[in-house]
Amino acid sequence: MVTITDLSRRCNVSRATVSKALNGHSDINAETAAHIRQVAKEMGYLPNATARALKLGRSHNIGVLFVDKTSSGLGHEYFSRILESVKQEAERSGYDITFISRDIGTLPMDYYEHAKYRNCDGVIIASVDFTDPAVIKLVNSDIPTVTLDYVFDSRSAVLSDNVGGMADLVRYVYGKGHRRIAFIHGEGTSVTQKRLGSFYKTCAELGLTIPEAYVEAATFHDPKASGLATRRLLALKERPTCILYPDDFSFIGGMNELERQGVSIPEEMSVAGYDGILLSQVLRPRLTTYRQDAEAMGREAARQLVEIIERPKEWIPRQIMIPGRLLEGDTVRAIE
Amino acid sequence: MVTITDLSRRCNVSRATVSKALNGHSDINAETAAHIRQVAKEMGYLPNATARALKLGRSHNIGVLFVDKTSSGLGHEYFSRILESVKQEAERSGYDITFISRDIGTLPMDYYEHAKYRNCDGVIIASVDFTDPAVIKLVNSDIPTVTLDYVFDSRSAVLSDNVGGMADLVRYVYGKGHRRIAFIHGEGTSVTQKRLGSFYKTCAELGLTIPEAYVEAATFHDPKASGLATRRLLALKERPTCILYPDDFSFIGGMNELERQGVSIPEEMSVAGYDGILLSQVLRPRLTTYRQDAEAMGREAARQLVEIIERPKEWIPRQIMIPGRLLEGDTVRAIE
DNA sequence: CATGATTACTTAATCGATTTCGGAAAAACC
DNA sequence: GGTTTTTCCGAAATCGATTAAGTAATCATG
Repeated sequence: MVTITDLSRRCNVSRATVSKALNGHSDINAETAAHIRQVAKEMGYLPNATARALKLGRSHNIGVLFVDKTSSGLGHEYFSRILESVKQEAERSGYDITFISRDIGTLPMDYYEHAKYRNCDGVIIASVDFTDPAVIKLVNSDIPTVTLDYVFDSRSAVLSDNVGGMADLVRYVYGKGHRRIAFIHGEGTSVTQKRLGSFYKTCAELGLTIPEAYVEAATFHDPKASGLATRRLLALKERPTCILYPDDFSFIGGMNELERQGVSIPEEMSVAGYDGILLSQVLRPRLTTYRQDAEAMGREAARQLVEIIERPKEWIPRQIMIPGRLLEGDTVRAIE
Repeated sequence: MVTITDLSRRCNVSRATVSKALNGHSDINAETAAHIRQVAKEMGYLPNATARALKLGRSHNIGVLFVDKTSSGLGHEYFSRILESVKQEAERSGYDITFISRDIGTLPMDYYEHAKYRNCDGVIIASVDFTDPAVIKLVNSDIPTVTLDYVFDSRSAVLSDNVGGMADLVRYVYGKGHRRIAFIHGEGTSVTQKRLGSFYKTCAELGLTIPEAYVEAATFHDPKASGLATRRLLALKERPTCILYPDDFSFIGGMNELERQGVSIPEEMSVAGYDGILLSQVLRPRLTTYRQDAEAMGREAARQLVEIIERPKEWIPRQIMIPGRLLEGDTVRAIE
């Protein structure tokens, strides 16, 4: 590896001069600087990120915390899209991505310690149990953080517009003439609260009263659970005319159950999903769903974090809401 | 942050002694060492990975190169499973994961330079164009690498058993009585070559001659392409009785086309996929497919890499074949 | 011309660890 | 008792960068 010392010898200047020349300090003669940069290029010099990080206390490394319990993490297309987008935006600003987890090797560590150990300049947190003490410790530490789909006090967050998304879906379905709308909601996250609240609110605004039996719970991303919930809905004396699923993937379970009972989509039952994953758009009939803008979420999260890292003075915690958009498929029938 | 200097002051010993005590050197009195470790724990001391990396020339950081062009990277469940598994195994050995890419910030870099810049101890390469000069440069560099599903000379590789998998599928289908077997293969990767070769070979061994028209090409992970290929197959005078798809996700395209033409699965057409993604197991009928053991692949890749890094002397390049297993679904009908 | 300002560089300290070499004290040996 | 060996610890160099402070040399100014 060619180091700054090699360059300094080759150019007959001190290491300080080389460093300053490469970093564009003003107290270096233009010609000297040009020459040094030239030689640096010739010799294929690259600064050593480690040495730099040690000296500057800045690693230009962003940690990401994605917990992959039961494929709710990276296995989920939504999160892999976010991750990819975070990565791209971070790289544009000169940051690399490192995964943060517990227990690295034989050292028992929590998330905060891991991030410190790796000198992460900041951490993006998504898809975790936000009530986990280790997560809370990290969020309340000196390390800048940005959370996705969850808000902590005096911390920035990027949020998918779950309220708006749900409202859009309900209004769309209502607009198609549906009045008996069932909602199978996910479980155990704040996202659920948002969507459920929005569902009730929007229905109320539209003058709909939804029977309790029309609201079912099922685990996110679990077709089996959604299938069972669907079965319960189909067993009702007065069936809904439309079922909203917790997410596109779960819908597969509902699809199977409907097929099994010979209920055709959308003729006999309208359905809609949530997420807008690739699958939803290749199914026939194409699934009507609400596509979350994962790319924008990742991008904004990275931007916010870089902002906090690079301009800590001017920064104030911000919650950024990213709207998605309704993807109209062919699974919601118009009824008169 | 509590540093080694803080510890040394607190214990009234030199920094050298602290370092040695914590790293278990033998020239430190047992009691002294115990005391230092005790104090280290009390003060919440964690070694600074950056400083350590600088001094030792080892970052305990593994780079991963996943190129995400058109969702063939992380977006693909197969690769996200591999990544997760690589991560877990690497962490068990005390390594973190950093993504490698081109161009970090304003510095134009190729993969090799990026890996060097970040002091990666090694790189795991998957899902890229292995003919890319930048990839070849990296593989031929001083940085240890392990490739997935592709072999370079004198480098270790972890391979999914594409030959065996394809053979298993063909034999299974043959065993169910099928003789007119069509194969829609993916395009443009060495994986394709393997599977296609194995398809022909196995058919030959079974005494089958496959008409040229039964072998179609379609992009991986692209339901549309597979749908079109399916349409062409259905248009043949003598239709196949079974279609093998390039991967499970692509099969959706075939499924749609079959549905559209009123061809029922498996009564009128048997089908099988490849990969064994979650989706394949929640579809009804359940898709018969060959599940690649992505977890084992990631794990082995990480193990191999750590081996090269930590025992470069004893190491010899190895190709490790990871078998998958046939998942029997309900999409291949037995015919007499 | 003497003094102060500017320019263009260098010296040396620093970040937080690790490790070589050496040295003092204690223990072992003849 | 004197010598050798062992035990235990410290001083200082080192990894590759950055930067505050300092120093010549040149330039400008009254």
